[in-house]
Amino acid sequence: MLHARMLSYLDEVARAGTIRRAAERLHVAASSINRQIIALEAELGTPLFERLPRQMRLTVAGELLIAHVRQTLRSYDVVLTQLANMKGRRTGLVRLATMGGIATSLLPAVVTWMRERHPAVKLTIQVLPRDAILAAVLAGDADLGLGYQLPPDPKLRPLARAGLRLGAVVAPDHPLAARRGVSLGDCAAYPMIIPDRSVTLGALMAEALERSAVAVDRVIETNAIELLKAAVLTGNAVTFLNEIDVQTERQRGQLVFLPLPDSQVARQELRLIQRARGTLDAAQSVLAEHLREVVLALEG
Amino acid sequence: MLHARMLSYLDEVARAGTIRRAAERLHVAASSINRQIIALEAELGTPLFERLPRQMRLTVAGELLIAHVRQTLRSYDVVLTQLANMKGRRTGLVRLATMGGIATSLLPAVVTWMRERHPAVKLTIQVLPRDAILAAVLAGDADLGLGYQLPPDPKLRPLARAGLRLGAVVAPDHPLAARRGVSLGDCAAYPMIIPDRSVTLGALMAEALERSAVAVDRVIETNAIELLKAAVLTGNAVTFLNEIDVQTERQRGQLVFLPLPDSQVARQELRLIQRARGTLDAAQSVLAEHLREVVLALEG
DNA sequence: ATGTGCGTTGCCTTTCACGCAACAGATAAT
DNA sequence: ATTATCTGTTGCGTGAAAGGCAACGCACAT
Repeated sequence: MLHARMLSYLDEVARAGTIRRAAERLHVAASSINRQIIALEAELGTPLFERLPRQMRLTVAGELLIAHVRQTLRSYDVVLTQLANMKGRRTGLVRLATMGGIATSLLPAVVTWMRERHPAVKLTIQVLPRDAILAAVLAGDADLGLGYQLPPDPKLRPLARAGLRLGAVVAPDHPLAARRGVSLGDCAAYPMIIPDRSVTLGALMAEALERSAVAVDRVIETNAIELLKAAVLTGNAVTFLNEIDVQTERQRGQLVFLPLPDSQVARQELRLIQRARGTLDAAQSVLAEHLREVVLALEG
Repeated sequence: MLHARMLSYLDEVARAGTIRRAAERLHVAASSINRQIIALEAELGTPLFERLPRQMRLTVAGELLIAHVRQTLRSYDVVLTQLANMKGRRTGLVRLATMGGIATSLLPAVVTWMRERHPAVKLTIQVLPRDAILAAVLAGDADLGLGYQLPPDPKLRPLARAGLRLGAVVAPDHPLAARRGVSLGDCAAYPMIIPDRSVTLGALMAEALERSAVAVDRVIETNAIELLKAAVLTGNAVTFLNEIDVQTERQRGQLVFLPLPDSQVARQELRLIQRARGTLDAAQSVLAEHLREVVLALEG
């Protein structure tokens, strides 16, 4: 038995109003329940119930604890159902809809994790534009969606979000590389190679550049992120990406990431979503939970 | 002890990778942990760990269960902290910022609930316009915010939301009263008394009326909801409100609520929010949890 | 005054988690 | 190839904790 019987005792006593009735429903002796509650109250150092003549009423502390207890019991029920649905077949299928930039930066580690832990689970990753991700998740063609600037929708449930800082990216021998952060003005002196407006990050940057009124020239735009990185490596050009786009290159010392101030450019919001209606099966929940932790860890 | 030691066992074994190491950290015998895990696996009918030569690796089922276990342990930690903060003083203070329509419809029952269960908790309810609610919660002048069309904000955490249907409200002897639902066109034949644009519901209705291109005349606008109800009672006028605005009058048979189709008018979104940073103390959590259940129950 | 239903407590039994020691299997070191 | 080491696992005995039963004291309803 995973959970202590205590949980059911508290729930049932709060629900029934008296210990004896709760004991009857749970098929145990009233004295047993009573003793456990008294012991718990002593351990917590605070009464959980107010003893009225004909009723056990929850105190503030009790109300607080019972919410946690019921949440736990409900959550356990869900897990049991998922386990039952999975019993027998050891396999599973998870369909993830995401964006190009994420597929090459964040997902390799996730795929590795999944292959190591659960090799029997089939994982399909579809790279789509933003609106197509929303449509795929809504239509049930994908179980999970992971992307930037996904707008809130009552038919979608956000599982996690993180605000990613944008920054200038330059080669290690670039004049700016020694600094810890830069402003848009600092970058204006160098040739810029930036994502075009079809990339969500490009839209944010275009907006920021217009607002800052910095005089920029020699701007090259593209929607190929890998091209941006390659171009910056040779020469003194500057490009703009977010933290995870250049994660691997930073660790290898091939590229330098210089954060821009929040006042100049909005953060890029990464969201993990699922359909509001409908539940995830076991394998899907496992990936969802792992992705949730990955995303939440980004906002450091 | 509220929770079974089993929870810590699973958590620590998954974390440490071996039973013996987990046993060492938890100061128990490895055999004890081992037996409990085996028993649980038998009970659930599925292995939780894959026994590798030097490691216990979670299976899909195990991954699923461990997520539940850790969530439970974290949640319990929060509750213990709240309980500790409350120890000694039996009182508490909760400051709720909300709107006029809600204060007269939804909150009376909540206030009664709170007074019955926790009379020592001081509850202040402040009726404010929408933007002032956001400002109050953000500034820490209110612990909780409850209102319509509260926009999402990274600095605010949504605790619950519900999409409320709008509908026409008429007297029981009105020609439309026998129907189960109406369209905007059906209402055009009658004098309309609608909330003005300063009320969130009025803004939604004005938008819907313009879009529907229904010819309406003899329209009276006001920001006093109670006035709307009173006016509809005498004569054959029609007004537009949401479900909970007329909840009490519906039960008494004094007014009839006729839902409008979702295609003609958007639903009114009710949200319960708190500050993203900062935690609630015990008394505040109790009210928040109760309000959460109330709000979630609305979307039936 | 009486009866009913409640929480609580004393006494006893039963169950279950625990610790210790030993075993079997697989890897790592020699 | 042999030894050493680390792993999960199992048999057995012990002790703590939960459970069951009956009785007590209290408050309310009749």
